[in-house]
Amino acid sequence: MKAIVDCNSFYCSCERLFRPDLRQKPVVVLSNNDGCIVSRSDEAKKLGVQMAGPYFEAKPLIRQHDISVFSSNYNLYGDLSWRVMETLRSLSPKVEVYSADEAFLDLGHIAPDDLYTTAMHIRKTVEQWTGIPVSIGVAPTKTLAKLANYVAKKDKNLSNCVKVAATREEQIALLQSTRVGHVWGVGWAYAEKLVNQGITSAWDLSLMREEWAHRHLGGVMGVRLIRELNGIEGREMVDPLTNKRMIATTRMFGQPVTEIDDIKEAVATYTSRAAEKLRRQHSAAKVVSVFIVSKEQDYSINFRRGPSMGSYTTLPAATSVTNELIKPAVQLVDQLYKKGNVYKKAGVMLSGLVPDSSIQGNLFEVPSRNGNRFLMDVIDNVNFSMRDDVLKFASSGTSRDWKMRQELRSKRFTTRWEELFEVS
DNA sequence: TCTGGGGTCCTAGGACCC
DNA sequence: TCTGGGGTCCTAGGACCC
Repeated sequence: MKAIVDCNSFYCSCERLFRPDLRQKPVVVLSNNDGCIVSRSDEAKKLGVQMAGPYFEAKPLIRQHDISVFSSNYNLYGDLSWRVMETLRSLSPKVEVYSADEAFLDLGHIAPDDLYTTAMHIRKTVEQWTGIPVSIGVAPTKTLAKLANYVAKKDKNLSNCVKVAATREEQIALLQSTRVGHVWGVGWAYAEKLVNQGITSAWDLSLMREEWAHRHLGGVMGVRLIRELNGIEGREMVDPLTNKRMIATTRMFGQPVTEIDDIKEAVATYTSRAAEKLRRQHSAAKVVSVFIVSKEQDYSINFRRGPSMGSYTTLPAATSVTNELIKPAVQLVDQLYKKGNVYKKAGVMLSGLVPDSSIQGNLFEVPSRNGNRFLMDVIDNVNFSMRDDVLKFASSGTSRDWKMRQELRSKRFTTRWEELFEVS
């Protein structure tokens, strides 16, 4: 059996933790740059605030109902996420952290009759130790567990935020009561296709043949999906030590940018950030990609899609040293930038990742490498202990016209001394 | 005019997730 | 006026190899 533990309205719950006056009140949290709404409390959902909708569109509704609004505070959410995951690790031998607010647990060692009490115990412990409310779905496969969790969340009073679907009868009831679009792995495009063919419930989908799924739902992924719905495992637990295969840092600018130097500063800064993530997982990158998005590019159709102005460089040898990555990244900006264009976004991606212990030596390389790695360690240590970019490369600049807007951010209560929560 | 079989690697792009 | 950021996996098709 697998469990999915999912924090309820995670970012909103984090904000409320330090604002008890906002319990039972409508709260929303905005994306970077205060662009759109990425988390809503139940109260805000009931008032009709749409997920991922633009902030400016929701503003009238927000004012009308006096909904509390926060810019995203990733220092706070990151720290609380870590606390939740540590709690789960103390409660279960096998935990796979799936995202900041979700984790899969292997409950294979729990007797079927004890699943519900175990899940309730986990839910209560997490809430008591961290202050974050969670919902839990339990079933033989990850996809069914997600489905159970979806149902548990829909009516929290009825379910106590826990839903166990251990028997086939329970699973069938679950499948029959859920629309196909809510199945994990069925997105917007597939849902439309399926409904057009008369496949409207998760149950309908589970009855489809594997050959059919292979043809219509993305090959082997579709086959796995059907199997998972029928209780046959197609997605196993992922080893928590698995490294990422790609690392990206991308941002909208706080305001449109026209000068190439500003873009280079932004790209250098993003590269530093990406390189830190790279070193944290002890990897080195062989490929550096950069993209810039101009203001004119139409976001209305494909606005979450990749950029159209991108290019990449393959390095002679994989590296995790920031300045060795910044240099090619900034050169790519020279290639991509067109004078006269107004830009609104840029991004850096590192791929071709290898373990940094296995970096191939280069015969012609200057022997400064060890010194560089040492320098990187020092920078990472200082920046981490200060929880800020105290040390950075000059190419990252100091002006930062392009820096993002965060006008409504709460304090970093748990990671900064000077912002600690005060009780008077 | 005739024109194999089998394989690998790479990239672009589509779909999905939170 | 104002629409996030960071990932995953898979497939098709081209280049290239023997």
